[in-house]
Amino acid sequence: MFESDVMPKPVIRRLPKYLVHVQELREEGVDWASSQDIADALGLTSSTVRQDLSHMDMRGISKKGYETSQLEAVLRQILGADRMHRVFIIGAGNLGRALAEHGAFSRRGFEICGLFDVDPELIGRSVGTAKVMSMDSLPEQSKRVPIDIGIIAVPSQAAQAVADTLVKAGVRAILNLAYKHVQAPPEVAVVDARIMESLQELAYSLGKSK
Amino acid sequence: MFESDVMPKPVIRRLPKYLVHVQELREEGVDWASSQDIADALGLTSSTVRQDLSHMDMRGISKKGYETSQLEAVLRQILGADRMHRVFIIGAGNLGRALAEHGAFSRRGFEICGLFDVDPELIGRSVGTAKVMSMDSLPEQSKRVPIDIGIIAVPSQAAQAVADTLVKAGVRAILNLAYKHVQAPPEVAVVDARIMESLQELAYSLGKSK
DNA sequence: TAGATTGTTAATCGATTAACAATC
DNA sequence: TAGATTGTTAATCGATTAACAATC
Repeated sequence: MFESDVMPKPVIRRLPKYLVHVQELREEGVDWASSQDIADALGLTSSTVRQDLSHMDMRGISKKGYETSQLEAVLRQILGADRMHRVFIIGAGNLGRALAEHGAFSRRGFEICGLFDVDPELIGRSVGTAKVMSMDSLPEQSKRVPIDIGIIAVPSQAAQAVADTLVKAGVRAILNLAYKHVQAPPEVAVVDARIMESLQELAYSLGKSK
Repeated sequence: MFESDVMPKPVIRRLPKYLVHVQELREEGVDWASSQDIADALGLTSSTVRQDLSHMDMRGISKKGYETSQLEAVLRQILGADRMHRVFIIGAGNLGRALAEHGAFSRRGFEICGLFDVDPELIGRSVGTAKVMSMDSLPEQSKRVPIDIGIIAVPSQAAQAVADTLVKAGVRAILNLAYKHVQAPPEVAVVDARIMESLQELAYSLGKSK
């Protein structure tokens, strides 16, 4: 099969896990990994792994498994880690600053092009390689360089307004870290990264097992 | 149906979204919401909403819908927001500090009982209401108060070792913020909160739509 | 060669959606 | 009452798992 396939969402969500694991294997000098090896490391079944990899432009070899270098290359390509995606972070609070200072982004193909806040106290401060800019200047900034992804790291009350601003500025995808569902037109992809929700999921499981 | 039902995972993952939304409705003074109202706000179908709510100890009324106050109470109870869960945060870097200073935890039933790091530079520093403690003191600290949840906010190379330490210390659930799958025994629930993975999911969708 | 492992088909499992009688 | 909306069953859709011939 070819990369132009539509990949099922659950498969897409597993791809980053495969990528992390295969990069580790490569660091350890492992050249081949079977579907069973990968499944064990990631808590999947070998059947799922083979099904998932069959969506990609990638073939295994009987008795050996999959070549880790090829697998990494294919995954990086599919996940866009071999291109640069321009990112704005909105909200220079603790979370926004943590992200802006996080070195791992550039290695994964994400370039922080701007960090914005409404708080005059924060505007002008340096965070990592970026300077906090006024929210008012966002439209202008986005005209200078087209932005691919906006990350919402503001309190939940402000999340929808920020999403609207990002959409107007022409972003094509939004990562929403606020604890609130935001609406966007269908051509703009929205993913909620749900730290609080994950915690609540755990709290639910604690309640069940007690 | 009763709360002692096993709820399907996708349902559990939607519960926090319902809770946030219903709390908002209550703030706006809305006393009743139909399954269609809720579905529209959350990007679901009314059918899904009714199915989900049927798992809970909660009845709607024809023509009116669901009473928001009752819905909030039931959701809070299921998600454990009406109890306190004791939390350790491991890693006092940007992300760990962001979490420790995040006020919203206590409102959702999570009490930060400790913030740990291995870096002598950080140990002793105050973050929010907590003081950064040495990783070495974790076992001892966990003996004083039993800990429900451990949050891993360390670089991915250290994630598995931290998970092992947390399991030994008796935590019953782990929220893993590191970009790496960690293993834990089956009785310890693990959820990965995947900021980087979410970004990569978006990058994939950007690649498709171009 | 013998045996391990792939790629793929078919079976199973589970979640979502549609439909509609019951009900307020 | 008439009509809106629930609760629930059945149908559909989609993902995971099992199984096994092909292959290295």
